[in-house]
Amino acid sequence: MNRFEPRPRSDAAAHLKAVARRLFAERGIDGVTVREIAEAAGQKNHAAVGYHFGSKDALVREIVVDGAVLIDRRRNDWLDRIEADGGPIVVRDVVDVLIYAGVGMADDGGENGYSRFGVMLGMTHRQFFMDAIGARWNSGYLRCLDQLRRLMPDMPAAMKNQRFVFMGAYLGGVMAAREAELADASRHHPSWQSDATLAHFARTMTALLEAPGDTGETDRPRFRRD
Amino acid sequence: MNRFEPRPRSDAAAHLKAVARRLFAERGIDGVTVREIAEAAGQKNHAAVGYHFGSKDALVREIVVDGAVLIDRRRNDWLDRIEADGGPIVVRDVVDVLIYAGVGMADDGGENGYSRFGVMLGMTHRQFFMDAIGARWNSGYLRCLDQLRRLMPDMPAAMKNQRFVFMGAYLGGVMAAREAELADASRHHPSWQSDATLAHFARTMTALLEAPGDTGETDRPRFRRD
DNA sequence: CAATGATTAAGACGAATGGATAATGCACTT
DNA sequence: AAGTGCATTATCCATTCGTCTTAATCATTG
Repeated sequence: MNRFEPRPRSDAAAHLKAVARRLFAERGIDGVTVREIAEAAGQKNHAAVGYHFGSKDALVREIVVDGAVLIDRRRNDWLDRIEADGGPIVVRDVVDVLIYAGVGMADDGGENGYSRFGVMLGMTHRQFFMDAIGARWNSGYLRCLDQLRRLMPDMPAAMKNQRFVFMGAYLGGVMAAREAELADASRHHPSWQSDATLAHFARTMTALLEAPGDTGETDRPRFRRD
Repeated sequence: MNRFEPRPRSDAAAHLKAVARRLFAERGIDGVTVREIAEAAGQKNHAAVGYHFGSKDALVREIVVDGAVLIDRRRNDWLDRIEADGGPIVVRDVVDVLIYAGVGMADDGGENGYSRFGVMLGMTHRQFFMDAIGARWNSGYLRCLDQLRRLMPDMPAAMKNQRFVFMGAYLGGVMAAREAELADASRHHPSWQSDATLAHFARTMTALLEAPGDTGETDRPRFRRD
């Protein structure tokens, strides 16, 4: 069986990558220099990034692809298993796939900041991000949307698509916020440490998707802004 | 009646500020140089930012405060009017305040990218962002949360607070995505041009808040990841 | 017109940036 | 022991960064 990804060139390269991902997640791509990355990784000079990855851009691209490949493989494997079991029965089944595929991204089962990194890169360098992900490593997400379409038969297609846009923003926003809280060691974060919080999140995301269409009554604000 | 904000020092300063907000929204604070801002504003003098605002940081702080003051005033005025009218009756009333206070931020009633700018700054320079906003220009948001607490009497307080965290991420994520789409002149965006889309967004956000608490049945994923 | 203050233009500055190169270290093979 | 391949270190480089300084230009007022 083919490996999805070649073994990292060295421990140092893997460490550099992990440190870079964390710093990028905290401050954004343009807020971190290759010198800071090398220093935070324990290197005594900044040539390490150039040596191991070629350039800062190439490092960023590798981090993007690493995470996208992992999430996409998780989603596809998970969907394969569900479909072999008779397919997702309710929206919540698919919501779980969408959410939990991005949980526990680090080797130790914790978080490595990939959602924060991805959301930020998508905001500041959308084209670069899209090029790096391409259509290759988004298939699991698209399969989830197809399953959701099947499970929401009573909603017009245009409304479904609009709701998927909302859902994507919700997913990225909450996952990024969660990672930020978990990474902040300066405070206790009992809520995000609990599995119940992710389940709670999943319930609200399901409610978002299953909310009834326009009833006409509450179509417009009942109070005017000014 | 006191002005909430002093008149901009000059047209050039106001123009610089508007151009800077747009560029910051597109590429993030650290992705834009003061030289680019001056050039994009038609200034041949790359020191214009320093002259009008003192420093890049001071410019960013002014942009943050400008938008925060406007949104906060809108929310407070709106809530004043609603409360004088008997108070918000349903969650949706408050959701409208939260959403529509950030719509039409530009002088011409269009968007100026403030949500995108704010979300990005909050991700990359959280401390700076918090210091700039402070507790002064967040009162309208907090009043909305208090009203929501009142309108959600059957939910435990801890669950409410968690849901408000989710809602905040949703609000910021969707508003930022909306601005990004509207600002992208390369494509047609029929959906975000329509008022119905914001109403749709408001319905889903209401559903998110009003989703039932844990029923026990769907507490855990019915399928395992691996 | 003259004087004054505000704005713009033009240039210089040190510091920091990403990248490149040569020298050094270091385990392993033959 | 010498050689080999790779990783690390120490510099160097051209460019760009934010800021500052000074001179030219503009607008307003008396």
